[in-house]
This record gives sequence, structure tokens and C-alpha cells, in this order.
Amino acid sequence: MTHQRRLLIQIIQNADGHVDALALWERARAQDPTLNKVTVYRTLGLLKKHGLVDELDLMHLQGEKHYYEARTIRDHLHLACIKCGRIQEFESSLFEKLKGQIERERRFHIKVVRLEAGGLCDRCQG
Amino acid sequence: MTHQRRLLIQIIQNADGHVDALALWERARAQDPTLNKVTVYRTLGLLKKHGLVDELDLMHLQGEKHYYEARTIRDHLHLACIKCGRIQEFESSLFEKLKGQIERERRFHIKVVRLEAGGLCDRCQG
DNA sequence: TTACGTGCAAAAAATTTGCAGTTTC
DNA sequence: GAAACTGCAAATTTTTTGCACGTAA
Repeated sequence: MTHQRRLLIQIIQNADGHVDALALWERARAQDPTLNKVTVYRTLGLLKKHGLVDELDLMHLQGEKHYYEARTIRDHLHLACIKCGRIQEFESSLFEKLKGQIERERRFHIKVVRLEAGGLCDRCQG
Repeated sequence: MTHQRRLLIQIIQNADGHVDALALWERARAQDPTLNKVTVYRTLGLLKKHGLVDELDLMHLQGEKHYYEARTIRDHLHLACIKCGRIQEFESSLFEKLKGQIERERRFHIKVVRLEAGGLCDRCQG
């Protein structure tokens, strides 16, 4: 556990929204200007592998980058408005049931699940 | 509607699995060697925008590329085995219910949904 | 014919790799 | 002290852009 990792993890945990790799790098550099971009990618890879962060596309509303968030206890899904760009999160017991159904009917052991929807949010309709 | 587009659309429609942009290009070039990679990307962008194809990550099991599939009448979700790489598809009325719940409770008008899970398939457990 | 699509070349964006040196435990 | 981690530079992979020419309707 190096101080670089500690810093990156702390930033992801405390981030309110979703950060992409370069945004994470920017924020980390504010506190440790020597921290390298490569370290960001390597750390993200590690955290992903250990299930501590989840990776999202958020419908690629701006470019092909990925977004990251600290994993929460309960899975949630993401709604990306293609008009205003707002990202909403949504928790649902139906989602939990659906996961259960997959595990049972396919005998598939889920490690990561990612549900993203793109469309128009309530503010952007009509 | 150019013959390049017609060809690309036909390949995606008839593809059994999921193709990435370069695989699509390879297959297209077999029939039209002058067809350019850029045209593939541009056509995919168009088809995506019009909701004719869906874009997937499939857990980025091999690299950061995207995979594409022709949109079907009923949405389905994707299960990617992180051990053997097998991709399974799964349809569920719970999935449909969940989408309904999102549209109702958030007044979110869904245009695209993408549900991907990573984990261990039945063959790869134990 | 005219707006739209394509190819080509080049660039941009996102991510990975090799290696030598430096930390962590 | 050994194993693991980092920075640096350079490479790879994936996708986008500018522009002149060509083609479908």
C-alpha cells in the first residue's frame, strides 16, 4: 500500500460523481504533482480486479473514456440523459431479483454487474 | 443508402455473435476490399444513433474495444465469463419490469439499455 | 445536381508496456 | 532484502477529423 494508491483510493471514495481516469489524475496531481498517469491506470486496473471500483461508459456521452465509482453495498443502475448529460442513479429490488434469477437459472456467479440506460430524463421531455 | 452501408448492415445482421469494429471491417473487406475502416466507424455511429445496433463492452475481456450487435425486438442482457470468455445472452420479464419501473418512477424515457454482467459461468465453477 | 457519403492520410484520445530505479513491509 | 510499485518514455489500440473527390437519389 503505497501513498499513491492511498491517495487515489481516497479520491475515488470521496468523489461525489463519476470520475474518468484523467480527471482522477488531475485531482491526484493537485496533492502529489509527481504522481504519474500510468499509476492511475494501473491502480484503476487493480481496484477493478478486486471489485473495489466499478467501470462505466455512461453512454459515452462525451468521448470513449470510462468512468469509475467506488463500489457501494447495494448495486445501482445508471440513467444517462442524452440531451442534458445528467446522470441519475437508481436502486431497485427488481434489479436484485433479476440478478438472483440469472444466478439461479444460468448458474452464473455474478462478480460485476453493470446496467446503464440512455434516454431522456424527466426534465428534458416534451 | 450506399453499397458500403448496405454491406456493413448486412454483415451485422447476419453475424451470429458480437463483432468489434475491426472484425466488422475485416469481414466487409472480404467482399469490398476498398471499403475503409473510417467508413465502418462512421456507419456504426450512425446505426447506433438510430438505434439499429447496440454497443457493448462485454467486460472488456480482451482489450478496450466495443462490440456491436443488431438490435432485437426484445432486449436481452449479456453474461460474460471472466474465465473462459463465453458470452451468454439472457431474456427476462423481470428485465422488462425493471425498465418499466425506471420509466414510471423516474419519468425517464429509455432509448437504449445495456445490462452486462461479468462472473463465472456454470462450466467454470468449482 | 446537390447534398451526402467515402477514402485517404493524419491526428487525437485512451490505454498499455518495458525497463530501471525506488518504495514498502 | 525481496517483492511489489512507480515514473518515464515510448508504443499500441481505438476512434475521430479535415479535406478533396465521388456517388445516390
